[in-house]
Amino acid sequence: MTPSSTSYHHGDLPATLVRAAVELLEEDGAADLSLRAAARRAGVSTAAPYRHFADRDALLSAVAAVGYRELAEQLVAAGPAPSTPEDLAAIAVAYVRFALARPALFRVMFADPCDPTSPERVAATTSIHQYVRAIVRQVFPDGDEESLATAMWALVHGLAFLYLHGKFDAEALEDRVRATVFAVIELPRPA
Amino acid sequence: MTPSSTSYHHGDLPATLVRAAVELLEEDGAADLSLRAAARRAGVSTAAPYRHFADRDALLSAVAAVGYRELAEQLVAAGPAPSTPEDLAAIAVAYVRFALARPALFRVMFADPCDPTSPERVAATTSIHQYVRAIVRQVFPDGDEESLATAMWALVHGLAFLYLHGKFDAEALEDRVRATVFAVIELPRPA
DNA sequence: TGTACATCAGTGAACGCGCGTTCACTGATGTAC
DNA sequence: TGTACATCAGTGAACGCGCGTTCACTGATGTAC
Repeated sequence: MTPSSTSYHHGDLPATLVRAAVELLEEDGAADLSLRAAARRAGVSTAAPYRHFADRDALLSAVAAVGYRELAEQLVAAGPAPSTPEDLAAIAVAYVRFALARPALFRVMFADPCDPTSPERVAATTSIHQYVRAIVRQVFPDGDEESLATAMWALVHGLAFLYLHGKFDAEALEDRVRATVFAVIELPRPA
Repeated sequence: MTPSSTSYHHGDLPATLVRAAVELLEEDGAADLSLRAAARRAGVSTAAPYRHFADRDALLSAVAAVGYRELAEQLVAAGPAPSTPEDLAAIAVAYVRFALARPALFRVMFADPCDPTSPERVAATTSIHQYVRAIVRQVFPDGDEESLATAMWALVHGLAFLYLHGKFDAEALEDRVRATVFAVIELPRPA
C-alpha cells in the first residue's frame, strides 16, 4: 500500500475518519459530531465517508468502539492484576478519569440514545461486564459475583456521570472516588 | 386572568411551553428537542418563546427543573419515611424506573453537556444529594454520611444509565436493582 | 511484458430540511387622570 | 366612568447555517489474458 499523501485513493480512510471524529469530540467537547465535520478534518469530500459507513450512526458506532477499547486499556493500565480493594479503587479512579478526560467520547459511548442491539455495543458492554466480574471475583471471592459486578460498574459509572454533570469538583477526584468506593466496602450494619 | 382559549395573549405561555417540551421529549424519545417544536406544540409562533426564554438552553433548563421535581416526587412516593435497607431498595427501584419511563427527560436532566453553574441545576442536584444523605442517615446511622450518600446516588444513577443504554433487560428491573443494592449492603469481607 | 477492462474509492454539486435567532410589527391589557 | 397612552405578549417573515444524504461522474488500481 504505502499510499502517498497526494494519492487519489486515501489508503485507509475508514480509520482516518474515525480518528478525525474522535479528535473532534475531544476538541469541541460537545457531542454534536457530524459526518461532514469528520470528512472535512480527514481532508476528504462530503460524500466520501459513505464509501465506508452506511450512515452517521455507523460512524458513531465505530467511534464508540474505539472508546470502549481505550477505556479498557486505561483500566488495565490502572490495575493489571487487581486483587485488593486498593486495586479496585485505583481502577474506579481510572474509569472516572477517563470520562472526565474525554467527556464527549464518553457520552457517545454511554449517553447517546442508540440501538442497544448493535453487535458492536453489545460486545463492548458485555466485555466490560466480564472484566468487572473478573475483578470482583478476585477481590470478593465470597460475594454474589453477578450482582456485585453490576453494583461496582454502576457505582463507577454513576460517579462518572455525576462528575461529568459538574456535581463534584474534579480537583479532588481521586480522593473522592476512593472514599466512595471504600465507604461501600466498609459499609456498617444498617440501623 | 382566566384567558379564553382564543385570546391573543396566551395567559401562561412559559408553563405551556415547558409542558409541551416535556411531552415532546417523552413522545419522541430522542433528546433532540427544539424551541420551534415546542412552540408549534404550544400553538404559538416561532418567535413567541423568546418573550419568556432567553434561548434554547433556558427552556431546556426549565424542562430539567420540572424533571428534577418529578423525580423527587417519585422517590418520596416510593419511600415516604425510609429507614431500612428495604426502603432504600424501593427508592432505588423508583429512581431507575423514572429513568426508563422518561429516558429523554432523564438525559436532559443528567446527560446533556450543560452549564454546571446554572443555579437551577446546582440547586436541583444539591437537593437530591441532601435527600440521599437524609436517607443514608436513617438507614446507616454509623456510616460516613457524605461518602455513603455519594455512593448510593452514584449506584442508582449508574444503574439508571446502564439500563437506559440497554445493558440490562427492563423486564427484571425491580429484582435486579434490589439484588444490586443488597449485594452492596451485604458485601462480604474482601479476600 | 503489455494491454483491456472491471472494480474500487474518491469528487463536487445539489437536494431538502429544520434549526436558532432577529426584526419590525400589531393586537391586547391595564393604569393614570 | 371614560379615555389616552405606555407596556406587554404575541405575529409572521426572513436571515444564514450546517446538516445527512444522493447522484452522476472520474481517476486509480489490480487482474486476466
